[in-house]
Amino acid sequence: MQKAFTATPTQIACSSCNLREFCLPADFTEDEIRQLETLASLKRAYRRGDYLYRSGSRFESLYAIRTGFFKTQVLHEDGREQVTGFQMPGEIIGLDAISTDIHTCDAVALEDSEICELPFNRLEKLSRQMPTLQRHLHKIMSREIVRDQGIMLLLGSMRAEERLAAFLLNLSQRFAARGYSASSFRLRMTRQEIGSYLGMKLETVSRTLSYFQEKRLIDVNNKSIELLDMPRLLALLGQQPATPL
Amino acid sequence: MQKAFTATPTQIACSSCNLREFCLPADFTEDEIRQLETLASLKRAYRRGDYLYRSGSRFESLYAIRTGFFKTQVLHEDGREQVTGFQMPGEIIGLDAISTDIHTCDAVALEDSEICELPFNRLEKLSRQMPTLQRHLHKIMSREIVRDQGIMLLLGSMRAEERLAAFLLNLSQRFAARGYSASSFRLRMTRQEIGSYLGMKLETVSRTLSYFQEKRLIDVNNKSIELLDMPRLLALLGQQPATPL
DNA sequence: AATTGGGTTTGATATAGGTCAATATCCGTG
DNA sequence: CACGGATATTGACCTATATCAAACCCAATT
Repeated sequence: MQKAFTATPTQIACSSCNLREFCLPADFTEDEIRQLETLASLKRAYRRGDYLYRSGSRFESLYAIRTGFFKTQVLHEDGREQVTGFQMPGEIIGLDAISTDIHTCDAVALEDSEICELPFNRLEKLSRQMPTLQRHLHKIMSREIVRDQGIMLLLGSMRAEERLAAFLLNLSQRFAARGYSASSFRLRMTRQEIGSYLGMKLETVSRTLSYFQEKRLIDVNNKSIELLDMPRLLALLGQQPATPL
Repeated sequence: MQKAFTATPTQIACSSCNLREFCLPADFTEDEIRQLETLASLKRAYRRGDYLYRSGSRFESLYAIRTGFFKTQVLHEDGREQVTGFQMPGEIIGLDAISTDIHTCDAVALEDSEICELPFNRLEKLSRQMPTLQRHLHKIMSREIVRDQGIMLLLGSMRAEERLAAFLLNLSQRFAARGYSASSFRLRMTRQEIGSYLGMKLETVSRTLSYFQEKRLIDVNNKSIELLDMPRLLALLGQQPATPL
């Protein structure tokens, strides 16, 4: 269970959030970046376990993750919580809420993290004058749709082994996209959280990881993972289209 | 298996697509609607089994469904096909492709249908001058995200019975929103397609429907369904939040 | 260094749902 | 109207994963 309160994050006046480096494609001009950075006025620090936002709270902003790791989750009324995603640096979080103005899930820091707040109404306004931004916003949203549908496919038609292989390869790819090692990384989440995300029990996650290890596909030691044989991991999925999970 | 070709749809000059009635919230002015209808210049008719678009094809437009029923599906390389959604009149289809410019799934008519084509780049352009439209577009996309995440929750944590109950109630709700009966409707899809969507085998769908019938929760006769006891169906889900599937 | 508690691994057993197979029913077509 | 292929139902059996339980590991704290 997570802490029951949301800490007030440290707010830091943010002269430059360095958005280009983290979240923007190359086709923005310097001037456009500058305008965006004026808008993205807040940089905030969160501690492990802090809530970035909560289900039911009013939607105000999107958040660009600068450092750290988050998970999003929904709480079912019976108390079970289900993870709907993991977010890493360079990714945008908060898209769930635009249609309703109310967040539909919690976002929780899995480790100490820094984010950059992007007030959505200002983003909307700016994007009217800036087609590049408009396009980018649409892409981000559509990408989230594709990601979610990728998980639907995963959950709907794959077995535990395949799901976990897909998950590891997806993490690998996202780490690589951020300049980290593709083959060796630390899991920030528990077996429980992985299982919740992939629709299986933590024991099954653990067993399957052990099985992968035994088969020399990966080397796993608690939270640290090394992918030893990506081709065979990929083969496990039957060459699924590489959907971004 | 579906037909292997995409029929050329009948194109009809469309003076009024009657968008308000089908897809727009009340806060559009008459003038705004007029502008939108100019843009939505094409009305097209599709026959059962026709493809509206295909995975891999270039993304050009969103489509507002006027009449009929569609499914979206992805084909896995091994030939299996998995349904990712069902779309009914008044709903928008084609959102999967904005981020990539390439469709990520097929859209197939489950019965003879009419759609209204909305060229996306014109939509983007218009939405820069029309904040109402911009907002609406964002809402539509975000709603799709919420829908997909609803299915993730379904697939990740619910059993066959619960999934099917959720599915039936969701259809019911969407029919009701369109002015049709909430308690009595025709399924346009096969057991196979339902199963594919809900991540279970057609036999399980059939068995579960029979079980619901036996328990007097529904009356089912092939494709026609009557919901006899919505409260108990709802109870089956343990009062899940009513996510739009 | 010892203690403690959350996280993880591993084993034994139970079960939901998958698989295979046999009818049965529906619907379009000649 | 009869035929044939697609769709649906039902049954018997099997397997992947859930469940329950015990031990183990490790990191933080005293």
